[in-house]
Amino acid sequence: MHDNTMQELETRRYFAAGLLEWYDRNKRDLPWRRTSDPYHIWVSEVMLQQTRVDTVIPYYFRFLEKFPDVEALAHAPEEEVLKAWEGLGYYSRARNLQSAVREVHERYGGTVPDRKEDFSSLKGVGPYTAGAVLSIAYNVPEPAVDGNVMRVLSRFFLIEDDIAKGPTRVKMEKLARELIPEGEAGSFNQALMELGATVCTPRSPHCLTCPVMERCRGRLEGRAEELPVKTKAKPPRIEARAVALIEGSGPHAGKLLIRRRPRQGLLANMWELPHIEIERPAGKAAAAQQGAEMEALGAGLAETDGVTVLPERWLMDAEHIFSHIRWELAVYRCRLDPRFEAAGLPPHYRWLDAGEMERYAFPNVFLRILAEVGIEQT
DNA sequence: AATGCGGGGAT
DNA sequence: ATCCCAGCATT
Repeated sequence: MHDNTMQELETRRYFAAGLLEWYDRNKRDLPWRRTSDPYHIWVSEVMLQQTRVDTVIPYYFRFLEKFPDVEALAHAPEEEVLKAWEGLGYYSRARNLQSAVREVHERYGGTVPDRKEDFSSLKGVGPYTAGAVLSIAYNVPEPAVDGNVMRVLSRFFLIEDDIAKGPTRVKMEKLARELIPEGEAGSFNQALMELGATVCTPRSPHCLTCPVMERCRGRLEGRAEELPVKTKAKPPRIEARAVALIEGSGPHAGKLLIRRRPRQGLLANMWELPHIEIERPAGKAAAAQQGAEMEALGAGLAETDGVTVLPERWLMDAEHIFSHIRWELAVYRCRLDPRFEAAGLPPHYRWLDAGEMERYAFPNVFLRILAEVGIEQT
């Protein structure tokens, strides 16, 4: 595999040249391919971590409209950045990006550094993002190995190492680095990813339209579809939760009670409807279960937040699947205890007016629930 | 090396 | 229902 015989070197040149020529003719017209601004390219690469192109495109435009340059993002309130990221997921990406951009603003005078040691040291910039931004923005000959690239390389060179393992990525990076044609780092890295995204797909790869099919060992040996080898992740754990939809009265009529999540951990700093984790035994009658859950919800919110509510009736169920947790939510309409209302709310609680949705960033699952009860952002 | 961290589209 | 996506940070 790593013997640099003349045959192997020739195959590598064939691979790189074939990919470059194909990319030049077939590349998609993507927004971040119409700019040479390193900051814009950087934003696109962070958004594209674990996220599909079609999902990213609208976020990319909105984000850069709000924060068009390093200066703008560096000076923005974190809440606005989080709101601009709302729905994209992995919210630490947004926080890390802003932190990194602030460092670029202060330490590098607003110019995205073009040296690997400098750029890689920034928050949220790992091996992939460093290689992608440096090669695409500055044509620095660094590899950019993501899931697409590992799939393409594992098939073409018939590499059977488990791509879920750390050392495999290092091995792929070494190979990818050696494949980069002189002066073509940006185009070559994008060509590799583009092939993985559009031709060398996880299932049913389109081998017959592949520019390098003639020497693809995976295809020639009939094993393209079984590559790459990857250990499968364990299923998410289930968490049952009871959610309180609390409508205000008097001065708070028409508003809903929301709370902010802790600054660390899952969905950090985002807003949500108050809820608690509950036991949900299987096989219990729905009515009895709902009664038990309403009682637990009242007691739970009193205990955890000191907020006293009176659950009245079941409203809807909702489900949300993270990569590691599966939330099964039951939403209950509640009244706030009038004696409590006079006492005042805990500091992380707010009354939400339907007209000020733009001030609070919610995880998608709560946006869906709010839409269901008639509160949507315009 | 293993785990935490969102959300959605393709099959 | 399953896979996996232009991954990174923390432990």
